[in-house]
Amino acid sequence: MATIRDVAKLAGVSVATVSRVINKNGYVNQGTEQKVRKAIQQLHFEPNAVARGLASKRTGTIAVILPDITNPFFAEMARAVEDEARKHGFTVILCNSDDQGAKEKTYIEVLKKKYIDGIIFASQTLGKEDVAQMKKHNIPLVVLDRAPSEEDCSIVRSQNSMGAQVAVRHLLETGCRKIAHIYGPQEITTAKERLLGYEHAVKGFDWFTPTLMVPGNFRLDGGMKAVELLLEQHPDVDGIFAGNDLMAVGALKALHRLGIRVPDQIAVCGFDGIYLTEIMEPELTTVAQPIYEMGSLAAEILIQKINGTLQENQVCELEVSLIARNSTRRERMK
Amino acid sequence: MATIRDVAKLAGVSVATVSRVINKNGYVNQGTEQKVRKAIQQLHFEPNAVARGLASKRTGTIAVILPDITNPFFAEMARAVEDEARKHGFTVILCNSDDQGAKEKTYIEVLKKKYIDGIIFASQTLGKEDVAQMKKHNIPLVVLDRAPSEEDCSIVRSQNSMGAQVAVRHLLETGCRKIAHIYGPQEITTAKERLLGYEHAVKGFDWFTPTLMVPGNFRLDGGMKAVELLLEQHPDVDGIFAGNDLMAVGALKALHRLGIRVPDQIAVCGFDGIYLTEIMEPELTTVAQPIYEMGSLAAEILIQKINGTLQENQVCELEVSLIARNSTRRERMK
DNA sequence: CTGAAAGCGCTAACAG
DNA sequence: CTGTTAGCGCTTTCAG
Repeated sequence: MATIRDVAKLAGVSVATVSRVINKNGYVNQGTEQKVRKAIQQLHFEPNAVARGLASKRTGTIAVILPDITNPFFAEMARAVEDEARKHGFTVILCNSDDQGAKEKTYIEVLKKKYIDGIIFASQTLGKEDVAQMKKHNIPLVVLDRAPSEEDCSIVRSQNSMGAQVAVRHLLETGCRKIAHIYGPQEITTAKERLLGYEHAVKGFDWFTPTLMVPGNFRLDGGMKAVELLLEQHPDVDGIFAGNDLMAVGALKALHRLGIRVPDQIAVCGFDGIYLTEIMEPELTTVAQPIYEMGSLAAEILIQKINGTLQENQVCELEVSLIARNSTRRERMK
Repeated sequence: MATIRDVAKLAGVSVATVSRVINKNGYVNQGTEQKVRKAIQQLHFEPNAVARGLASKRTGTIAVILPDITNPFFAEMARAVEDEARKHGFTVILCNSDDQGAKEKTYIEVLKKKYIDGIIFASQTLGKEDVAQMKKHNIPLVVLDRAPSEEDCSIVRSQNSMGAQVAVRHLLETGCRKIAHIYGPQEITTAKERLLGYEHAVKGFDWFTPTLMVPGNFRLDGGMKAVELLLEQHPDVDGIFAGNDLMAVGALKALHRLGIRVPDQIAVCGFDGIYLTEIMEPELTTVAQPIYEMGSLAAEILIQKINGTLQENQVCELEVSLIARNSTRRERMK
């Protein structure tokens, strides 16, 4: 555990000089630099990150706060964030919030104490106060996937309302004449936007009635329960657009248990594009977001902000794309 | 950003005293403690974790190194680790290694520099040198899921060989008379143990032949390819035991594409007990490990080691349990 | 281009 | 029970 002092001594220079060469800042004579590098090698010197953090207030660590890493959507995002972070020499702290404001706040407290360099927030919308506080403490923030566009921070999101409309249109095209929607928790922006998109797309049809919109929870079981509820009220539904893939998978499962054939009797379309959709039988049609790209873009923006390469807040809305698969491929279409 | 000095001044005591009350160590007079607490409140003082880390060499941070958070098995483990860590006031750094030794080593370097308090290793078996090095640097280590039992560190694992035998026996009981095995990468201990367990269970049968053991990669696509390969050589196979659930899912998928009915024509059994097995159609029989428990146990042991509550290395082998589902429920059994 | 020196904010002997 | 005082190992002015 050699220290910078040992290196300085061995190289016959001051610690300041050593610091300059390891940080590549300030002018250092070529010769001196060589001496220093040699000393570093000889002593197997590795700068101590904690000491560095204390002195510079930068720790090379970012945090990603998400609802639950067990959710494949967030796992993929987290993976992207970590990959991008590593590329830039940053390390990632994982925080599962379960969408509980309390946990989120606790984390933010802890992270501040740890001199975290920045935060990627993919959990429930954080309040304006939080954003303001982060800003005051001068800790960069980028919000991922779930954020109203008015917040004062960088945002990476995708076209939710539009995607929902695309989904509905697709279901109509495959021949559906009564399409229901399973929506996610309305505190979550994306869920709300998708619901709005659905409403917008269907409100002109005479078959539309508000009870075609049934609540879910963005989880598998929510999708299952929603289907049961839905079919009680509307046994004649022939298309379901779920607010996310997890619920679509749940719906598929429930339909299967009820002995209802997909897509013949009911077509199903999800939203997100997680890999699960490809695994299911039938494979699930979905409105795919570029999940990995969203994660790495968020990390990239964050790191640029940290490095000061980027000043203004970015608001990126990425494109979604419909991936048509067997869960909406009707007999008649073949 | 009040510092401990500000608090000391306001409370009219020394920084040492303040340090004592925030760390709850050493004796402090009740009255003084009250004064200090009051000062802390007034100033909204929050001890700086980095400074603390530098002075004490403990950062309240642990790392979990795993192959890929995108793999549901590891996501669940990571979740468990994080939950347990948070309970104890620790924070978790996420490291995806892709089972590449190089990445693992790089991480270990970085983590050392950051004064990480301990590491949970769920990635490819790390070499004895690594373990020794960790030990030298006095950084606690617990190896999760994938480790030979001879290493000099704490280990949390489950009964792989036994589980494999249970799987084979189960397949036999459901009426299979020619059972194949798709095994995982042999560098990975668990894969090897399961293969051995399979061999042990089947070697007495006259139908057994080595080509019934086909290689996979512990991933979905590996399971799919393995099935194709297998059926070319052994069209009469009527049972498949996959080395993990992901490959079992892949196998299911491939069989479905080939128009082979599961379980009627071929029964399939996986290993791990990830939630995916419940989602599939048919639901997948699997030898379940207590994944979450493994993660939290590992974290618990690690934290005890960090806190000095625990000295000796623990080697925990947890029980597996067969969960029989429709992928092995044969016609004849109904 | 280089060095001296003052911290960063806290912990932990050691003395009292 | 409490205060003094060294550091922890590095960064960063400020002179030179």
